[in-house]
Amino acid sequence: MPSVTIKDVARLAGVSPSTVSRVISNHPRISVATVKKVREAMETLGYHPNMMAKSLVSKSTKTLGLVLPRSAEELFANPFFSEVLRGMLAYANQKQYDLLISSANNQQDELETVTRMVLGRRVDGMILMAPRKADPTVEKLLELDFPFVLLGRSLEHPNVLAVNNDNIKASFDATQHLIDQGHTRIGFVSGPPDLVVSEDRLKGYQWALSKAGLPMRDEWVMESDILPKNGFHAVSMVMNLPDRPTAFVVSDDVIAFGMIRELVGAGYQIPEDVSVVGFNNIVLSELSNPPMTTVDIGIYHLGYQAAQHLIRKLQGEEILQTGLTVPHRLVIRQSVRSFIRR
Amino acid sequence: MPSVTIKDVARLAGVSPSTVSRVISNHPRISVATVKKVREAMETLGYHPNMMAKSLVSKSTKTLGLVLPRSAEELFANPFFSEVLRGMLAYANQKQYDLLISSANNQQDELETVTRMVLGRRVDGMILMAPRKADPTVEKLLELDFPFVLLGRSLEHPNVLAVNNDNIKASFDATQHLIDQGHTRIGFVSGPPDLVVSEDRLKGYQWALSKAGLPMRDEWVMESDILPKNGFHAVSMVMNLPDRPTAFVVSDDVIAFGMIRELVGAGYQIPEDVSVVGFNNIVLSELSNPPMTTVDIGIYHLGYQAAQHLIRKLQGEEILQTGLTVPHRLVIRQSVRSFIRR
DNA sequence: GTGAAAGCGCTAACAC
DNA sequence: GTGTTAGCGCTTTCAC
Repeated sequence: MPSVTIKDVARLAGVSPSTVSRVISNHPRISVATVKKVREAMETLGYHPNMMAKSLVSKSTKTLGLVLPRSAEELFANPFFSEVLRGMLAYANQKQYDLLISSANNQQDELETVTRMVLGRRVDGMILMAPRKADPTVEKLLELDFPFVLLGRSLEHPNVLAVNNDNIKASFDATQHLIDQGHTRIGFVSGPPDLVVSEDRLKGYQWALSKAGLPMRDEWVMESDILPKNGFHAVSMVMNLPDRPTAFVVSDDVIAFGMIRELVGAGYQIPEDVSVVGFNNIVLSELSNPPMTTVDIGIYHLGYQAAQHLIRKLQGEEILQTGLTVPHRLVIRQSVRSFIRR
Repeated sequence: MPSVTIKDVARLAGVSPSTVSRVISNHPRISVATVKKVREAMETLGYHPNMMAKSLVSKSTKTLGLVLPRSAEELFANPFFSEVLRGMLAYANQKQYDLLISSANNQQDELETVTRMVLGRRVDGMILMAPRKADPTVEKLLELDFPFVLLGRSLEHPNVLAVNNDNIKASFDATQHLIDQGHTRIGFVSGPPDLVVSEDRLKGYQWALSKAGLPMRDEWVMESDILPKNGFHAVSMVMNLPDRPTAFVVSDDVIAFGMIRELVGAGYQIPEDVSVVGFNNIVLSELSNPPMTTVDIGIYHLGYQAAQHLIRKLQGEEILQTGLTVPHRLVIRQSVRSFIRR
């Protein structure tokens, strides 16, 4: 670990340290000859700038912060996360930014971690995932007037920079698809109830039913942790109702897989006995048996746009509205039965 | 963004900046009274240390670096990644370390990114994923004498700190399981050929066959990108051989899903016509139809142990051999047919 | 036990 | 165009 500094380069090139600094930052008025000398010196010494020193004075880290809610381990045992991260990295790296990642066990922990990153001057901006209702982290960042972007939306602060799907409409579309296929008794399986996204998808489901004049029954709506292990006996309860649903809108593909497995175990056939439409269109949705009908929410783009908007904001560019809402798309496969004959 | 520094705290507490610094770092000889004063001042001012300044002088960042091979996008569309990351974060965070993440499009890019992180003094140690044969990044880090840990193993440098599975044995076990069920014609589907792990799993497969005196045919061995999209027409070629295999060892669950889908599409039943055993035991392996027999390689632990060993090394603790090889375990489900009657 | 002073590696006025 | 100087916020001798 040799430690070659700007001084070493200056000495070898026969110039002052500030000149070297100017060469590094492509200062306009600097003679071609010196640039060449300095570049060569940097080359032969294998110089790399110390980013800590640089950040200390420039007050910029070229780093974006990200805190994963670990307690919501559910959420990230989920392929959703790698996909959204890929999207973030794709844009960030292209703009020479890196991601600083930590995880938190609970809301309190998350707040502390974000504060530590931000006030510790380790990042230039934050990406916040899966905001909750009355999210204290959002409040804190607002109070600090620190740049951040939400993956999802804030109920309390609609004007905060946020990249999101139109989850209400997406859920409406999923439900409408079932209605179009002739289903009239449709159930819903929700994610963690305190997430804004869960609420939105429930709303979309209710909207579609009410618009079609279809019955809504509380017993047809189930809350579920995103991890498939839990709570699937709830499924059997619903299925034993005298007027059980013939189809379910399930707010996550992984939950949907778990649900299908439970149903198959109980002797039901998919989609003959029960239809299922999921959310996310993860890689395996296509490869499952039967291939899953699901709403593709553009996870990669969600991450990509989040990074893009945040970095644009950091660079003082004007925020373009485009990309703030990532379009969704219903992907029709074979987990939904049609009662309509053509 | 108020910027309260150690000086502000010093002034309010009526002490010198160095005293504040000592309080922060729990210096032994410092009076209880001063500690109290300083703590209170920090509290009322909302002081948080500037980590950039701290790192600059202490030469420690409390950060681990990680570079994702993006070109091997295959690899990380894969739930493998979120799982291993969860493991790393779990240990790292517990020890107050964060992860600095970037991605690279190719080997050259990876080398540059790693160099930038390391020589830019942004990280204290590196975690290298999926080392390849003759990996230049490994060579570079060795040359720089910079602390790092491998997720996997290096062919050329067996003494480098590495957390790995015994992939040869794991693949042997998977193959042996098929043999135990009465299969005699067994095929193999490999991951990217330049990864060490691919080679190891191929070896284990060959070992089991040769030990059992079973035939090995080149036509039964397929290379595949990890993304399921590609190369599955190779499957139909194998299946049209006059002496086609009755079972396949597939070196990744996601590939296995794609393969099963392909087979089902071609009219084969799993496991009646073709048996499949995968690797990784991702969440969805259990939820698939049929549930997949697979080798659980302890992905989370792989990440956890990698972070643990690296951090231990950074702290100058002696390296314990325990945990360097993460145990694997065959998880028997329903994707393998048995020819043995009991 | 505590303070003063130097310095980590860099950038940015300000001179000339 | 280039050098000199000061200073970013912190730690760490070295005094006392």
